[in-house]
Amino acid sequence: METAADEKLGVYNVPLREMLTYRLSRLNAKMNAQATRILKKSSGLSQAQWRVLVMIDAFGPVPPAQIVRTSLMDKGQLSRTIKGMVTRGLIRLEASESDHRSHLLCITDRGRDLFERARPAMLARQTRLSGNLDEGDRAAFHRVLDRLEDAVEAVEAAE
Amino acid sequence: METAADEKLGVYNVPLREMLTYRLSRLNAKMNAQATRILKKSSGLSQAQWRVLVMIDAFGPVPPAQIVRTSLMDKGQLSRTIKGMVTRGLIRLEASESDHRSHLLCITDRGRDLFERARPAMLARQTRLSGNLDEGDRAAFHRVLDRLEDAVEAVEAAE
DNA sequence: ACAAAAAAGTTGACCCATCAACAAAATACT
DNA sequence: AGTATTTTGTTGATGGGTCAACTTTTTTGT
Repeated sequence: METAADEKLGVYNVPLREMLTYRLSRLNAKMNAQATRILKKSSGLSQAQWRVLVMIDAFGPVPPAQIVRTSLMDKGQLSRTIKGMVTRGLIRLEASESDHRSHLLCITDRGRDLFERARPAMLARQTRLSGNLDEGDRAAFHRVLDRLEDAVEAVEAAE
Repeated sequence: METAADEKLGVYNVPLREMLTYRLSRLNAKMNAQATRILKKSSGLSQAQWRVLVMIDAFGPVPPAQIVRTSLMDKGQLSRTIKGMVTRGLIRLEASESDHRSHLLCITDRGRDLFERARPAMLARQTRLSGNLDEGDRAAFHRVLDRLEDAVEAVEAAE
């Protein structure tokens, strides 16, 4: 459709099709939109809620701080997400003996129900996405992601 | 630091470190933050403004619709961005002879000045990011991006 | 030529992400 | 033990991105 435009892109000194950041954010936007839609349809969960449930599923009862560390989610956003999830009965808080500032997030039956309802679709999506990649490309992709993350930090440090 | 957590991740059936969407959004967030900071520092431009200027630089005077098609930017966001850029004198609008709904975006001297001020830093970042990737990995990366975009559309169509 | 459909742009509403400031509790330091 | 520092979580402000409704103009179909 916009083939004329696309061809033009390659000509100039800033070839948009190749720009990493541009391509990444476009792909990311698409994938986000898709995940949001699948979650909404299957379970009504938001992406943030889904991420919290994935964490609890992986770790068992966790303190919010651990989710922040491993997922790089924002403290504030997580705090609000948790509040909403407690209100809707998806998780409950358990006092932490060892640290009185914190508490443990535990999944409720209702939360697990929604989680299980969303999981098949999310897994199916995941495998369909990574499915038709051969092993070499998949490995290369992860390698590049690693390097890019490092490179971002490096540019950071260089300033 | 969170090595205990990281090791645990690999054990469960949803290995977070490998999840494509998760990794992509994290990397994307980092790169966005960095781009925002570089732009602010060098020129005061926002990412949206930068994108518009890149488009004009690549295409010459363009109608907004073309930017929407090639960058997948939201119509509404673009409309507001344009309004702001006109107000700040970065671009000016030229009536379109062929289509009375639309207009052409033209860069002004002021806009070009800011663009040129930001460009070196943005190019440097770009090359530093893609610099330490060997050609094979780089090609594989772009191939995977292509396939993922297609796969997203495919999952879309399958519903 | 005319009605129906599609495309371009604007606007308002809403959600989410990020940032900074803050209170409470734990840890480190000496 | 006692103060300083760090960590944890909460809250408010703000900017950006997404979605949907609407107007105007163009294109399509008959």
